[in-house]
Order: sequence, then structure tokens, then C-alpha cells
Amino acid sequence: MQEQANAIIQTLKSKGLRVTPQRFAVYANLLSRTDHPTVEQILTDLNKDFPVSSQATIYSSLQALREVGLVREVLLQEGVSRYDANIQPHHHFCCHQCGAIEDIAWNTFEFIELKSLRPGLVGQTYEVTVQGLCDACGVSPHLPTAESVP
Amino acid sequence: MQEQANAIIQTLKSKGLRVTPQRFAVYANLLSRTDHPTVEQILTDLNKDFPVSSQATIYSSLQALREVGLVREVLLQEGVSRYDANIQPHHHFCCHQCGAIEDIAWNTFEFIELKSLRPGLVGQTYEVTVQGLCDACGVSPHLPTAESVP
DNA sequence: CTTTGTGCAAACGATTTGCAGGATG
DNA sequence: CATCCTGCAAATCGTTTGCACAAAG
Repeated sequence: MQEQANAIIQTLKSKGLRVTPQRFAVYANLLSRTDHPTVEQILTDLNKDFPVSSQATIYSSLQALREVGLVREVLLQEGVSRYDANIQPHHHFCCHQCGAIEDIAWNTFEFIELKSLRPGLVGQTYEVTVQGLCDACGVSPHLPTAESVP
Repeated sequence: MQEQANAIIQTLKSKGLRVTPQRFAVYANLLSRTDHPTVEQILTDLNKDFPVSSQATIYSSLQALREVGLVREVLLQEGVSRYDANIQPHHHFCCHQCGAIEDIAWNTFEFIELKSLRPGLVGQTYEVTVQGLCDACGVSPHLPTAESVP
């Protein structure tokens, strides 16, 4: 606990960011979860017990964290920006039915040969996005869920 | 010309969509270009010479086309929804510097083995997104562009 | 003490919606 | 002629911004 907190503080400092309670909370929250939350989810989670941060501050914290490379934005569904503190290269799985998102380890798939691109294009990085059904939805793929029945 | 127009009309009808000038124009425009335009780009292009459609109608046309599977939405940059009438499976290349987007043929890369996913996940489709430098930006990757110097 | 971050509220831009009139099949 | 589409404007939603005050180094 205390160790992790110190590690987070050191990470923030090493990137030249001031350590504020809000920034710490946002980054710690992102590190503690793997579901790639939206801004609203982060805000709700942080202020669950008592007010920690405002919405505008979450945005500004995320921007600061993104600028120093500690956090990345994930675009998988329309109109939804999600955030991810896992900055290792990795792929994404997105459940077509419930929208759940999960990381896929980089070495799950064969390497992709970027040299296969047509001449003129210089490939630098890539990412695979897999669409499918998650554990829950795969079991009974045709049963309606709370989401699918508004 | 006339043939293509008829083909488009038949396609729309076969999907149960009413053929209106606006809907026709939106779909024809999308089919004629490969740059995955935004709503604003479509609107500007259509109304270049004389008014053809309103913004709200473009949105509704795109939604109708998307619902019947003739058009797909492409999410590659934050805050920008682009549209694509190429419904064949394919990958995308996105220029890191100028934001240009280009299709990559499906068979450019090795197939990805979706069975490699962890047990519980059912992979159905996937797509590879490559980030890199396009023709223009690859030649002189460090020269500033109009975009990078506001 | 200087610089940077926070919170609030207003501003903003892309997308959606309600509704009356018009076109389609 | 019943149904669906269009266009306009207002409403909505996520995100950004301006500014006064507070906190960090």
C-alpha cells in the first residue's frame, strides 16, 4: 500500500509532474483497474465516499498524464474516450454485446510484418482490435442483457 | 456513370431503404472516395456547387446506411468520426504526423489466430491499425507541417 | 515567492431530437 | 395515401476554457 503510493509519487515526479492529491488519485485509480474507464467512471469512483476531484480536473490530470506518456487514450466505441495506464504495447478485445474491454497480451498473436505495407508507407507501430463475445456473453449469446433492453 | 447510379439505387432498394436524392448523394460520395471523410467533409463536398443536403440529414442518412451494413464508422483519432463505404474486411493505416488514413488490404498480413485468445473469450473479427508515416511525411519526417506549427 | 493545479461555471463543437411540411413507394 | 425523409432549430452530451483562489516546490 504505502510502497505503491510511494512508487506512484516517484513515477509522477520522475516525469516532472507535480504531485497533487487529485493527480495521484486519478493515476492510482487507473493503475488499479483494467477496464479502461471513461472520465465519468473515474469521477464517480473517486468521489464515491467523499469529494476528491472535479470533472475539469480529471480531464486536465489525464491530459498531463498522457503528455508524459503514463496514460494512453483508447478509442474502441463511438463517442467514448477510455483511458488506460497500461503503456506496454498490447492489443484489445471488445465484447460486441456488452461493450466490455479487456487487454490482450502482446505476444498472444504472431508478429505482424510491417514491411508488407505498400512502398511509401512507413509502419512504426500497430495494434490489433478483436471483436467478439466475453465470458458472460459467450455463454448465452442470444439472451438479452440489461444493456440491450433499454 | 448512369450504370453506377443504377447500381447504387438497386443497392439501396435491396436493403429496404427509400431512395432519396440526399441518401443517394451521401452513399455515392462515400463510394467515390477512399479517405474516410467526416460528416463535415461530406456536407461540404455535397453542397459545393448548390445545396443538396442539410447536416442533420447527413447524420440520418449515415445512420440508415450503417444500420443496413452498407457503411461503417471508423474510429482512429480522438473526437473524429469517419465513415467508410468499403465494407470488405480490411485494415487501416494512420499517418502519425498528418492524420491521413488509408486502407490496407486484408491479405497484406498473416492471418491472426483468434483461437490464441484466453479461454472464455470468443473472437469473431479483428482489425489491425498501423500507425506510421505516409508518403509525404515519410520523405522528410522532421520538417514541420502547417498542422504542427499552429 | 513563483509556478502550476484546482474548481466552478460558461463556452464550445459534434451529434441528436422534435416537429411541420414534403417526397417516396 | 400511408409511411418515411428532410430541414430547421433547439436540446443534449462530452470536452475545453477563463479566471480567481489555493497548493506545491
